[in-house]
Amino acid sequence: MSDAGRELGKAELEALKVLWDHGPATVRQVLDRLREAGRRVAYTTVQTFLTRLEQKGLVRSDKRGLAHVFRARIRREQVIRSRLKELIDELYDGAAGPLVLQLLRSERLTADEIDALHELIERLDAESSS
Amino acid sequence: MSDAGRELGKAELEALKVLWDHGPATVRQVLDRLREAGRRVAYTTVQTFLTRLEQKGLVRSDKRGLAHVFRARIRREQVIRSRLKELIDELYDGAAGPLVLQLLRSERLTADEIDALHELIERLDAESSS
DNA sequence: CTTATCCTCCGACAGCAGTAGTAGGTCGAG
DNA sequence: CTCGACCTACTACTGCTGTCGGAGGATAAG
Repeated sequence: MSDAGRELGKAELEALKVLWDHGPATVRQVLDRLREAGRRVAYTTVQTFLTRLEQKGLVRSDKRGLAHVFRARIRREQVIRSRLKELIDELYDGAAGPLVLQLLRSERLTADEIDALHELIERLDAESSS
Repeated sequence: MSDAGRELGKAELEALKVLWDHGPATVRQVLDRLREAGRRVAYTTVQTFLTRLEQKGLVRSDKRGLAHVFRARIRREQVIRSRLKELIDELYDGAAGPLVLQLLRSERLTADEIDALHELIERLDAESSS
């Protein structure tokens, strides 16, 4: 159930991301967004991505009208989650800690994010001491 | 330089992980470890992984003696780092924060890890306020 | 009605990763 | 010397992913 994320290529993910970022869209709209982002790819290529995503159950299409409208059926968080889980399992035998520390060490966070972290940590503290 | 991690399949990574976990090893030794971990795969398959890793520059082999001894040329942290960067770029346009929060929310950490987090957070606080 | 545009459907092809078989070399035991 | 156990090198096949092109249907404009 939770591996909903792998079996997802890099380019397919780009298309899915457009749906997350901008909501339901047609092939052409997704193509335009990708082009805006500097991606050079053919119309039919994008179409292939979307239909393959649909076959994988990660996207649903609305066949009303001339052009199909695609919308994501999976949330970004689910993909992140399974990707992270995979990474953790593959590289650290399931121990999440080292990964978190690595991530914190190597990435800059905004003040807001750090605040959110404070809160989370406190909650974790409370849990682990109860 | 920093994409040293993608262009690395799941199975190849498994072999690399054996080298990280147990140090330099021959094809047979890697095979045995994988078998112990429940992986059912042929000798020559493992050999292929190792030679491909070598071609990619991620592993180096010592050709003295009958059997070649392979050792990792890349550290686990580098792979993690590039994988995470990829994930962050692909899914959050480079903003690491949401990923960290997601990770913290979904994974249980040990008390020691939480301690380490405290320290890191404090350091981050200091940096961002200076 | 004809034409330019869009759109979908289908087929194709290349490259990489996973997987493995075979040929042929080497080395130690009998 | 010969056999069996190993090892490497080479070759190959399959499935998935990235990437398109062309055929043929609808539609809006002249």
